[in-house]
Parts: sequence; structure tokens; C-alpha cells
Amino acid sequence: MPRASRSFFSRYTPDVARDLLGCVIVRPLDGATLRARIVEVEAYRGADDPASHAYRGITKRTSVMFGQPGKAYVYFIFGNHYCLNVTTEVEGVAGAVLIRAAEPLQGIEVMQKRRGLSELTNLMSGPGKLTKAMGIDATLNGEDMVVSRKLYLLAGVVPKKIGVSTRIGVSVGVETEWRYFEQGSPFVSGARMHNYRNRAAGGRGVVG
DNA sequence: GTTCCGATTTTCT
DNA sequence: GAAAATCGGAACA
Repeated sequence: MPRASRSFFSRYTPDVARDLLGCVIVRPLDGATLRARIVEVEAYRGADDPASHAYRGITKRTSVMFGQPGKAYVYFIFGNHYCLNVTTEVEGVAGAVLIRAAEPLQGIEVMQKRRGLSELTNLMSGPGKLTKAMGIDATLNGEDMVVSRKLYLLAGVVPKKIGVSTRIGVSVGVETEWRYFEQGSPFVSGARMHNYRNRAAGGRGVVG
């Protein structure tokens, strides 16, 4: 499979998010090549999306979201965790897709060692877990995934059954259903029950 | 099984 | 100074 191209990312963010399902993250690390298939994502935009970091415009942190599409946007959260996004939309327009969960494919022993546990369904079932398993941190912020050798994406086949729901862990923009996941996959984020309870109960629809 | 809670630090107001 | 696109562990049932 070829890499996802610049034009793939240079589109309306929710569309890119949905099409990223089934794509493969590649991360050479510790003498191995880690690979994982994306099963859960969320879209974030700009001025029209109060849940987005870019809602209030360009800052030092969000400048990557306004730049060229196809770049890694990595940020640090809650004192412990990194989250991996890929930028979208044409240059000058804010957008990014948060990679929330993936299915381990290759380099599994390295991931297990990094995470300190062996259960496959718990290795990358959440944005913080995924970055820890793949050794992704702030040094990769701004990395161009269209050409990088450290971190990139291979085009994949979008799953037949895609679930849609509201985004997890946000306190504003809670009614916007921009979370997409492979329905029935055991690798999606278990996401605390209380995150779903008053919302979309794990998704309600099939799109695509 | 579910629910609650604290860690820890960057970024922006 | 407050909030944050989270996680793992502890408590309880």
C-alpha cells in the first residue's frame, strides 16, 4: 500500500477522519518497525468548532493545525500523556484528526514492553496509550507524515461498518458527532463508561 | 462488574 | 491561575 498523499489530507476534516479508518500507522523504533491499523478517530476543526484547540485562532500551540496538511500535531495533556493528530484542510485553514485507537499489527513485542502489559486489546485503545506504545512524543510535533521516515501513514481499506458518535472527553461542542470507529472492533477505546452514558452510547449510526 | 479520584505540566487568559 | 481531546488504580458491589 502507498502512503496517504498530501491531497488525501487536504480535505474537509470529518471526511478525512472517516477515511483514515483502516489506514496503517508506521513507526520505525528501537530497531523494529511498529505498524498499527487505525480503528478510531475524531475530527477537530477551527472557528466553527468550540471543542478544538484552534477555536480561538493561531497560537504557538495551534500553529501546526493551520499549516500544511499531512503533518503530525502532537500535544501534551493532563501532565502525563501525548496525543497524536494529523493535520487536514488546505493550508491556512485549521483542522486535525485525533488518532484515538489502533489495532497492533507488527512490532507487537516492542509495544508490549513499552506499555508494560501484554493484552492486545489494551495496548493502543486510547490516544495516550497509542502514543506510549509507539514512542510518539513532542519531538514529532510538526513532522511531515507525507515524507517522514520516522512516522507516516499507509493508505488502507475503510471498514464496511463505521460507527459515529459524539467526541469523548470534551466539555464543549458535545453534540457534534465527529467520532468515527470501526463498529465491533475490540481495539477501540474502552473509554470510560461515564463518557458515553449521557451521550451516544458508543455510536448510533453507520456512514460511508 | 462500576464509579471515583488524583497525578502532573503545558498552554493560554 | 485555571483548564485540559487521559489513564490507571482503588474502592465498592
